Amino acid sequence: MSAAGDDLFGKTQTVFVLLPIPAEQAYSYAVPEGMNLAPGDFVQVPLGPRKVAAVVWDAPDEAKEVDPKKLRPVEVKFDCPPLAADMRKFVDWVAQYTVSSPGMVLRMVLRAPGALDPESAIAGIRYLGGTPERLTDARRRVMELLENDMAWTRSGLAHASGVSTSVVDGLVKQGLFEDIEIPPGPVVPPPFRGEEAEALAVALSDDQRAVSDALVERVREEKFSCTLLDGVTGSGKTEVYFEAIAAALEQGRQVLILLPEIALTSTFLDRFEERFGAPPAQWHSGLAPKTREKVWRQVAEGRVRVVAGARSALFLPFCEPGLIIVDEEHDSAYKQEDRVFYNARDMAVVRASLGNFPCVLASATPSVESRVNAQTGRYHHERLEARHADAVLPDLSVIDMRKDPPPRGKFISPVLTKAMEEALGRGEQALLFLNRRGYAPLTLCRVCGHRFECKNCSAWLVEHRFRNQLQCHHCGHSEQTPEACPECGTLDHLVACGPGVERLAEEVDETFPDARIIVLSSDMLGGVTRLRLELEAIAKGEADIIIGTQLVAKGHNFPLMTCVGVVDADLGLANGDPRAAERTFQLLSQVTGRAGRAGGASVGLLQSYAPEHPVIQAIEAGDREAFYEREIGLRQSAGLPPFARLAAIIVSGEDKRAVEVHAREMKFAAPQSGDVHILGPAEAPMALVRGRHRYRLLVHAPRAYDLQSWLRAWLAAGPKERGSVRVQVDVDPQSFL
DNA sequence: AGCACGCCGACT
DNA sequence: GTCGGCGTGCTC
Repeated sequence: MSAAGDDLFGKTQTVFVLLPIPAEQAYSYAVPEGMNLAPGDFVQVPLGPRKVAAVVWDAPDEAKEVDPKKLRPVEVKFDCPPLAADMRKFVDWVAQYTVSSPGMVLRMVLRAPGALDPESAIAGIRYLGGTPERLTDARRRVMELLENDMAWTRSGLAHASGVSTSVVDGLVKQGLFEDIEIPPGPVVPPPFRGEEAEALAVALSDDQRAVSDALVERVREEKFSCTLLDGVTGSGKTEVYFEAIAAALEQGRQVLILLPEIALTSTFLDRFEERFGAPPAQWHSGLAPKTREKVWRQVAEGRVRVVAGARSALFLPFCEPGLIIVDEEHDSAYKQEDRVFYNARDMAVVRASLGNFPCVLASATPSVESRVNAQTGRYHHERLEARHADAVLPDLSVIDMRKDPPPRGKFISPVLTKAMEEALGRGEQALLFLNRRGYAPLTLCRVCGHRFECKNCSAWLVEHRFRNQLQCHHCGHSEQTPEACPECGTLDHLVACGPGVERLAEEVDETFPDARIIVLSSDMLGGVTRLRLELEAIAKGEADIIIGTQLVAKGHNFPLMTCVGVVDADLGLANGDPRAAERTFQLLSQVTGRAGRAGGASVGLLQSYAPEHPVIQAIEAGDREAFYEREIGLRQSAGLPPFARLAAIIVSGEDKRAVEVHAREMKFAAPQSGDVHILGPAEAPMALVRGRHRYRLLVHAPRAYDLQSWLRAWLAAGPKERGSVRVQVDVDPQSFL
């Protein structure tokens, strides 16, 4: 907004400009003669010695006076659609909620530097008519393709006619073409709408139809609502929310589908394309810079109608947003834990609310938070109870490892081995799930007891026997596995403790020497391409036993899989974090859901040393409701989120003493309040990460308390950041410890 | 966040 | 004698 400045002559117009820097306030700039600026406009402004891209911002409630002599002019107004008012509100809201500066939130919006300039036109040629002078074979092939008024690029025409570009250049030289500018193409073709889209709609079951109708109705209302789409694995959530997407497209609105990065697979994109005739635009960390710019720009222009993206897609500058889907809403990948700490699932709901359009949270294993919101009526609750007719839930049972222990030095109980034998005997597949990469999670010296630890992190080094390395899974540090113990020098006395997937593969190979075994883990050699090939091979039945970490739990369909074994169901229940129980439940539900998608009988076996644990019990009984009921009860009685508010303060730095002292001083400086309680400081769960020591304070307040204001007051009163010591705020932390 | 300014160690 | 390390502070 232009405001009259207090220039001596009363002429200088000024604007507020939000810069992508950690400043608390928007800065003021002078508007040059003849430049018209309104809030939302993208501009380039001088900042000290450099020039930065920024956004004209709305006037703050109280702006502090700035010396008119310091005012510098806006340099450029970009030829780019302005950032919509709801998006500006969103930036301010996220900054306020996460206790960070609006500038740092804006920085997440401006993550495509080149996108502010219009996409440059592509140099092209157009056929004017006439015939070439010496009509060679190659030239004839080009001529056969040409029609009047058709635009080509030089290389495009050459490629299409199977000749080299020099042939085309020769024809151009003869004056058969005129130079033209071709407007840049869309990153993705537009999705089908109307009858075309209806023709691709799939038949839904009665259950699905009822839920889809409800979602479509909410989309048509064109106002804010939030729906928890709560459906067991295989109940067809995706088909249902696709109908909501179709409705939003029909309303002329844009759609954002948020997915955990790992779920953004070609399988998902293919499914989308089958329904809408074109894939969605993708947004994730791996995009090439040029593609990134194109997507950003075309989202701002409204040329891209649907984006499927990881959490950062929430900050794309949609101009006509009409629906956000958050798939796998419980997934911890939605939580960003650097710079601005935010949970994209929660912020998606806020985004929809500020933009006044609906939001759908989908999951087979919803977060406790979302379930509570559904119960209290803040969210609509749509359930899909039934699996597809041909997909029956596996028959789940727990193996009590105390009664049926594996042979000495092994990790697979005879009960599980037998079940695998049976599946293999029928020509079907077995899956072993173990959420541990490498050979063994801990290596020690048998003689002196030396444990191999990462020197940067407080984590054990994980042996990767295949690569002959010891690796840190937190910082990426790796070293050769030594032959002698570095402590006592004894040769060949290193011993592996506990299983990783590699060690499990070794054991399975001994037990089933004829079986074809595939190990799937995120650090697999060959990367994503190889992984995709392996998954296809498995689906085609080219493997008998699959051994995998977390990534096998995510949405891949294996039709021949009829036996799923969870090697260590207790993993993750060990520490007392209530959220760990929730995560274990979610992960185990997903893994066991991998079996039995093709119909027919299937089994899921959970190896446990604590079969009486309520989480294990709930999974065995297939009783989701019992799990949620107990978990919600526990949270309520313990005064934990969502029945109370939590924030973590993380103090980190290179010098452990200094960090600890700083954390203590922080606690001492806390504003007094009868409502707020501070726990700690204690060493953070990962006390040393990439050479930085971390201490954590946990703040607990009643649900209705204005925690952000209190936190800001605290930060202002606390000791200043000194040396390498940093203080970060994490509102709604993942871990309750 | 980036960048300059500023004050103390090993080198052309 | 300088080059360069990164601690401190500022940017409308």
